[in-house]
Amino acid sequence: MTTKEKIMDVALHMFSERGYEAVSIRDICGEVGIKESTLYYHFKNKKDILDSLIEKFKDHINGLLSHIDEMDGVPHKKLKQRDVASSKVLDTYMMDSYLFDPFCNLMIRLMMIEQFHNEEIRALYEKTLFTDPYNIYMNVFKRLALQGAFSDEQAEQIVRQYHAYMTMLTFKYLLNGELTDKRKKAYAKEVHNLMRGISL
Amino acid sequence: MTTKEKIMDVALHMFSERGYEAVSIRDICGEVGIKESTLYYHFKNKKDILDSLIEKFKDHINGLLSHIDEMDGVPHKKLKQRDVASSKVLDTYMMDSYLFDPFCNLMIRLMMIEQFHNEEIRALYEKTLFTDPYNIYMNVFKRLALQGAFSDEQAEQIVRQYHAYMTMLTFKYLLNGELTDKRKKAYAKEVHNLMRGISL
DNA sequence: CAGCCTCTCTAACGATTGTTAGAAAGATTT
DNA sequence: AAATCTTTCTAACAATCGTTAGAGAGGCTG
Repeated sequence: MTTKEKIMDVALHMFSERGYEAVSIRDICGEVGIKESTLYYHFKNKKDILDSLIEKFKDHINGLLSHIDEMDGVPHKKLKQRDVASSKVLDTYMMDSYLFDPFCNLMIRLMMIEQFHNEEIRALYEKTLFTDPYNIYMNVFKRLALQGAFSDEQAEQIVRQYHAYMTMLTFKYLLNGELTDKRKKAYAKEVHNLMRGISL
Repeated sequence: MTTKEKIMDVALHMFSERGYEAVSIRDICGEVGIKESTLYYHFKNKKDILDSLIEKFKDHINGLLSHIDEMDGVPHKKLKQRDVASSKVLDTYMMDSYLFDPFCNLMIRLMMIEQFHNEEIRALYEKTLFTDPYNIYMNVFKRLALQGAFSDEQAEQIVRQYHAYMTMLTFKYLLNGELTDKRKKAYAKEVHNLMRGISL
């Protein structure tokens, strides 16, 4: 890991726990093991660290989204209802690569803290936590509807229910205190219960 | 409003938008219109302002909870299914006196920001946003079940669904950006749709 | 009027904040 | 070996931070 990457990593951990303003340049440098002037060789000022983190996160989720789009574009690899019910598809892209992913999870926490006084972060926060997941779910279930698993109206109803549940569980277990294995397991268990209970 | 109340009011507005550490004593005093030393006549230090806000909030929600308990204890004033469906009961105590209430709403935002590095606030945050509402919903629907509206198992299923929906909507509309009338209306509209759609 | 509260002020303190100029050290190229 | 480029250092800067001592102003009680 380069010094620049190390700075961003340490800064993200600190920003996502205490908030951007509460973390000082010296806090970051002390943890990284460099002098303050070295940080200013890699970043032009404190705000630049935050901006770089946000850009990195945007790139990261754009990568995830285009990966999902690719999957959607492959018609021969048909989704099976069982795949959804056993949460194979949604789990992989929503849990493993996103909500459980340390970088993404910390970035969401950071956005949660900073969204109240930063309109750009607020918009990204809303997109990332509400709009994008809803659209992803909708795509999956509409494809299932096309295969005759259920009607379009049923699909929409299920998506609304599913999205509400997943969002609530995310805030309850994954964006509450430290992201421990215990909380991840509790989350996965409730998602599993939801999958069985949902009216497919 | 006394000077002490004015300090707490201004501090809450600032803390809930920028976070506790990002707000300086001089920021608060400037907005209130007093000198720093005057603030220290009313509060022993900066932390004391935060602690006072938390204590005030605890008292406030305890008042709300005991009010709900009283209502639950009056058997002759039977809940009607229609009251729930038209969200008369839950709206009054969850929306008007709690989520829409300026003091409570700002306190929840403050807790959202500070919970990540303060275990006491984290516990209060979890209780206030997840545990308490779930129990309140459960009480209401179990009473309806007792009156034969539906079975106990049905009640639990409905509560899980209802709670997930309300929590998601709360984060989406009421704890996202500024609490505007537009967001309140969007929230109320979705709650209304939910009430019609829910399988009673 | 004198004494005593309650509240707010002026003025400063040491510590910490973000940031910068310029020297030194290492690595790479000529 | 000399020159150049990249990276890190020492040392300081003005501004702001939370906090405090002590003086004054206003009202109430003796």
